[in-house]
Amino acid sequence: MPELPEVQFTIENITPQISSNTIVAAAILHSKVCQPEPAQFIEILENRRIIGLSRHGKWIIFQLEPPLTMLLHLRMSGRLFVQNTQDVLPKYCVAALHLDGGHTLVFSDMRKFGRMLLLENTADFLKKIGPDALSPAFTKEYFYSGLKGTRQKIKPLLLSQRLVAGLGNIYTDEACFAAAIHPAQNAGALNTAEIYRLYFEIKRILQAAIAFGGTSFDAVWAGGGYQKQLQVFHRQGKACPRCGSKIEKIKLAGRSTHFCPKCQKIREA
DNA sequence: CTAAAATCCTGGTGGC
DNA sequence: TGCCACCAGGATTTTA
Repeated sequence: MPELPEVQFTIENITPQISSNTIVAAAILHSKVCQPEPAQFIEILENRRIIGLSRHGKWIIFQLEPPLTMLLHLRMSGRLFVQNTQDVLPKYCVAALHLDGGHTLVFSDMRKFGRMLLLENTADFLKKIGPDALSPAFTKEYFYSGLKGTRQKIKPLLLSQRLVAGLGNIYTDEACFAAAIHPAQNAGALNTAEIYRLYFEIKRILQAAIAFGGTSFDAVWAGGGYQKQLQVFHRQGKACPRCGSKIEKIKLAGRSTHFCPKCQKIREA
């Protein structure tokens, strides 16, 4: 499941191949993948030039010319890559943007959760979620004030994208472990040292994962090598790298959650 | 207001 | 080996 590092890696991979190219035709193979509906979506995209790509959390932002923004979310199993226009589209292709110069941007998505949006006001849309975890807007003072006063558990809060955008199940577990905080800890009860520690570890882990090209697992994401760096995720029953205790796996807010029962303990306010 | 549960989707898996 | 129920998981929607 692509999270911020995998999305960043995707952007860095495809940008040189598609930037400043023009969309000459588009094909939608799964009608629910786009908004508005396919015919209108295709008509709006045709003859637009791609100026550049950026990111907000897990959203990929396509800057187009004449001025227009397209948002794309990979969700669970989405992948974006470039192939030659003459090549046959892959099995799970849900959308294809054919570019001048003989390249095609392929949106592949086995589970069909991914989405592409054309919105009147993308800035307003992105304001509904928190700042990107690696953007200058995500400061430790902001993080501190966002945690104080909440009654939510820290992991569901980090997953919600409401406070900060970009963390998913993998990196939330990894950041909580690195900061020695229990995922079910009441976020409002965290002290200043814990909050700053978690803030620092979130940024450090995301940046390290980007450097490794993201985390690969299943056949869904064949990106990078960060899975060798994972301390707790999918390591239930194995030894904690810090203390040797057995890593536990529990369900928290419907999500599988991995942690060390000795290093990460729940603390009352 | 918060929070949990259902929803979408399909390949992989565990049980029998 | 074959069948099938169930699981994973991000974000939105619905229900409590």
